[in-house]
Amino acid sequence: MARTRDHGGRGAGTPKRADAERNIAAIITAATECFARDPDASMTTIAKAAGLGRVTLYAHFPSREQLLRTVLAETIAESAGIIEAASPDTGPPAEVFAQLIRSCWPLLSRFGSLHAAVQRALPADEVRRRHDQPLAHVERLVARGQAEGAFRTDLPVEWLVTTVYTLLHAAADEVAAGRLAAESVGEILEKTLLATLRPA
Amino acid sequence: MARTRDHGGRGAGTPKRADAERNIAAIITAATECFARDPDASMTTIAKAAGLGRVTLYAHFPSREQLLRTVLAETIAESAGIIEAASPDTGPPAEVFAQLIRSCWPLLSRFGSLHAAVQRALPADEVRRRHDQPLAHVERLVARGQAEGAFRTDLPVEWLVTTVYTLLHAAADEVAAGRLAAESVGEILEKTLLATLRPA
DNA sequence: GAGAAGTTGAACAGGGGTGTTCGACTAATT
DNA sequence: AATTAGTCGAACACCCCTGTTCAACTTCTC
Repeated sequence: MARTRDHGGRGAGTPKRADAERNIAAIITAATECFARDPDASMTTIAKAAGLGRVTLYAHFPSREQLLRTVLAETIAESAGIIEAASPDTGPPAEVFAQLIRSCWPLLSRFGSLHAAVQRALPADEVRRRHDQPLAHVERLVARGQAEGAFRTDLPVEWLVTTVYTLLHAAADEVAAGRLAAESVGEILEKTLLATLRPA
Repeated sequence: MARTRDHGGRGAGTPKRADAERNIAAIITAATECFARDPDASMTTIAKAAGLGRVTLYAHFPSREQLLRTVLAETIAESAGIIEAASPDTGPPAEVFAQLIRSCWPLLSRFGSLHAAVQRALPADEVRRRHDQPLAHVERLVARGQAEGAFRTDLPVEWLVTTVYTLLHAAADEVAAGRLAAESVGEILEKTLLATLRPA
């Protein structure tokens, strides 16, 4: 049922009507906000937030799960863009990495409880797999850092990437919970992760 | 398991019958296993696993949520015991910490998807709050390390504790997902966390 | 052994979300 | 203007799980 295509221009499969296209965008926006606010947001809530009927929702997304997947894909793509832009293949790895963290964590924190929503409705391994694309950039940077002697090599790259991924999300959660001031997170994350990556 | 009294704790008022006490224990055991296997385990499944009727389950636990809370409390208490035993108030902080990690992560990994179950059914802030007790021991150790100059002081203790908590769970997840070999985790966690704690 | 405490299956009430269908309506495309 | 795609509300059929009640039955306890 690959009927719903596509938001972002590409994929000119079946030409959609302008209002449909507009509504799909509205749904994704509304859903993102709803999930960010409440991990258990229902289709009814989302439809209302988008200013549409629930039926229209189902006309575009066959299930809540699919909608959630789309939202996740959208936000991950956004992150991936930022990460890619901030991780060139040249320059001192540590500094590049620091910049990378600082530029991408605000995005994460803006998504609020979306991550929780995803964790609740989707199997853990799928969630992780969907992060592969942006994490690949991180992995490349880390690997380069290792090769250049800037990062430690006594830990597997995959684990270091997992550490980055995990702590980034953890920091966002801490901010959401009010246990961490938003303006201090950049520095804290940078220090923490660079310490993890630095050679012993 | 210090499960002599009723789990309400409210007075020893009405002593429970032996078989009831036995069944409660069976329920908690079964529930722990079920949740470790499937984060969405239903009451029916758990009852069957405990070899009891579903009604009996509700006779002892008013709701699935309460049962989950009890299971969580039980496992956290177990962890807390291990952590406490492994974090004396004397000795080189780094070494004590290393030992602490090595002794408590296997437990975490044994709980499998219980953590996921908890995250799905309970609000995030409650989950975190319920970890306060064991984390307090970690916090004390970290604080001592800072005071003795063994650990870095340019990051808040709370964040360092969060880092420990988060990476411990992350490592368990990685093992469960088959992305990390169980036997290597101890070393990896130790290296990672000590690097995070070490002064710059 | 008697009576209380506990267990059991079946059966029900119920909710709350999900996903679907309908016919009527409205807006876009040509 | 005609055609077509899209929208809407309401109502439906769930469907699975939750939580409850019942009357019989079993096991403990004294």
